[in-house]
Amino acid sequence: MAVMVIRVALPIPLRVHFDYLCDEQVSPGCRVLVPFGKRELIGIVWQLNPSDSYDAAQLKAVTQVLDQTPVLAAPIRQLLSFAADYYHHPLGDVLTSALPALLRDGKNADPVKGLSYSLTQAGKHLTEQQFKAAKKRLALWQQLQQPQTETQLLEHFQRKELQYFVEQGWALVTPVLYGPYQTADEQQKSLPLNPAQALAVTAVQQALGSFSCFLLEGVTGSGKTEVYLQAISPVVKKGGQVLVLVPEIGLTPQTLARFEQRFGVPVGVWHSNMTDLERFTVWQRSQTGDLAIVIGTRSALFLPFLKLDLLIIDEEHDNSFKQQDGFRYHARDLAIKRASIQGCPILLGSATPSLESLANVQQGRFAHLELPDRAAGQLMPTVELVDLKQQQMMHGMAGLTRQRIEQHLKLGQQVLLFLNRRGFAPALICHECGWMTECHRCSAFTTFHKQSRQLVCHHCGATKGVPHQCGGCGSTQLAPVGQGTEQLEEQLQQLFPTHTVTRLDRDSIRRKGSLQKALDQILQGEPQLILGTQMLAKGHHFPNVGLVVIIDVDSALYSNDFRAPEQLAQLLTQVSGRAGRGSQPGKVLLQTHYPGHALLQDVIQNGYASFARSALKERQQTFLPPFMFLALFRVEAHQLELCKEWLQKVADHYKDWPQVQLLGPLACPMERKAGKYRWQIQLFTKDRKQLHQSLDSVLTEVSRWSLSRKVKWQLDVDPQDLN
DNA sequence: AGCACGCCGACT
DNA sequence: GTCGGCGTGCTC
Repeated sequence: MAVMVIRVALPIPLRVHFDYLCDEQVSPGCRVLVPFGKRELIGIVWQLNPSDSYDAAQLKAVTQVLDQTPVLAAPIRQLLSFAADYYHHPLGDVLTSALPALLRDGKNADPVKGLSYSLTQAGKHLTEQQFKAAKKRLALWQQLQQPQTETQLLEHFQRKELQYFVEQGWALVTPVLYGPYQTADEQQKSLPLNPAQALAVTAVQQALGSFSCFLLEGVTGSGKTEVYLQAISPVVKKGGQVLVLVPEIGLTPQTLARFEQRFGVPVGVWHSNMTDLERFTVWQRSQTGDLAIVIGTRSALFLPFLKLDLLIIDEEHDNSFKQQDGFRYHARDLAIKRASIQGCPILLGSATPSLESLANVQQGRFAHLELPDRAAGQLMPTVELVDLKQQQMMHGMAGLTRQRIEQHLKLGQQVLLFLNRRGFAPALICHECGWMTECHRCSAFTTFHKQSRQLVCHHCGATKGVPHQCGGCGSTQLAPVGQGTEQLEEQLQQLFPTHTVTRLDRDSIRRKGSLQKALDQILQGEPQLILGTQMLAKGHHFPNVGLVVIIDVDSALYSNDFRAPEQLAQLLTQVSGRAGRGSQPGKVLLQTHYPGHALLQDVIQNGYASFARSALKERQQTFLPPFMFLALFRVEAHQLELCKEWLQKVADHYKDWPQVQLLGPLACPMERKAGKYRWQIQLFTKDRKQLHQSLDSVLTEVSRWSLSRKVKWQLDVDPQDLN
């Protein structure tokens, strides 16, 4: 075999490939072991005989070819290349998201499911008499008349018996490989569909076989899942595979069970709490077609499939689809790219679609499927605003709020309260001089936690004891300001002493499994007052909840993040969906000082769909995404001057790119975090191509600056939040 | 990223 | 006199 040059992607944070000599048969997507400086690295063959190869005299040779067949097939490589280009992230880092740790470390990639034992010719020629009194061996021999898997045999025999047969040359061990799953003859009966659902299912089913995008907009309880299931049905009948992406909290055992029971085909899950071996197995089972359906979070997007025929993204508006560190990709956006590469349809579902997806509908890129009615015919919840201005407040609640809670409790219903602030109080304040407890490493106050007698910074995690004296004037008059869930729990307990109060936040569910326990209790109708943070807002359904109270919506109304209104509207709508799924229509109560706020009025009176359309118009007029493209450079350093200097160099570079508008350098909303200063520069443009070209050119420069080694910098393309 | 080389301060 | 701090260069 002639020597050839191969281009290899290596697991290093450099935006370049490295070329090597190789005299073995190898194809793109295979792993190779290569010398790299003083080290040896495992890389992926990216290209054979690149036209612009490195000086041939300086090339080193591949140490070892690790795969005969590619671990990354062409469609995945295409996706990864696209992602690395689009997010301007080093390919080596991108690869890390796509390969299970075991494969990155060089584990054999053969899809071995297990071992099979069968008799050799010598084994077949044995006779019963030869075993004499060895009853166990005789039994083994008899069972081996048909090939058996090792797992089957170990149920009845000891490993050393099996080894004995092999040593005698009587039995042969062969690997059993994973392979395409068996389609089920029968599926569980599907639920009857209403006309809108039927229309949606038909549309997706007819689109199978080529790329297309659907946005399924269905209010909470309108039966989106049944649409997913029936869209999946013909795919798994024909042996195709389906990838279902769900938000981080959306992956419950119930979801898995529902898919498994319905189709009777293998379903796998993929999430961040799996061991390396579990991941490796799911990865192999998807690659070989052994799994029909994989339900997973963000990074499941990169799983290999033998025959991917349909992608589904549930709760497509959810922020957890955007990775918030390192390789900052958006799983929804890359999933669309993947569907186009694979030539299959993709279905995005949400009760509160992102403005990005709605814009795609308006521009004709996505087909719009709507489910306007709650499937079981329940009524939508009614929303009431509680004007807090000049109200006699008690425990952070207006009189009307307390009355409503009481009414619903009397009816034997559960009441759900949202307060997006953990702890007892957001800070302690000095009664004499106004000094407040601050974190000295972050630009933030430290939250007072009463139970643990601690001040905790929710941004860097630092904890310290509660001071007895003011840090400013030495006074001992320190009092909590503001209200957190811990305090609200205490106050609710006092106000409603005969009712149980359950608090669900990160502090109360520390112990493993205690969340599930609390949720089960709630479903059984046990606790009557449930309060919690964000984590309660998503994904869970509480049929016995008659009233939902949002303690404080104001902080989101006047935020400097342009996405805050969208996120608030989504939260309000999602939360409203938690109430009244039983026979009674639910009720939602919003406490606000701004009852006349246009956003609140729009969402409440006209619903999310209407709000979203006016919000989109506003984004268009104010020159914001999705009508223009946004990227941002963020930089952190212990010295403020280094941050500014680095960003200034970026800004200077942009003088050559008049089509890209700059905002900044400016401090991040949280300027100091964990002892480091954080600054950013925002880049806006209507011309996506200009943005990407400019980023390519500035990044080449950035890598040359020695200053870049003294700061920690990152680039965020399509940032989800501007922190 | 990792690893080496190189040049300055405080110590067995 | 060395050990080791991190600034800088390099990896096909």
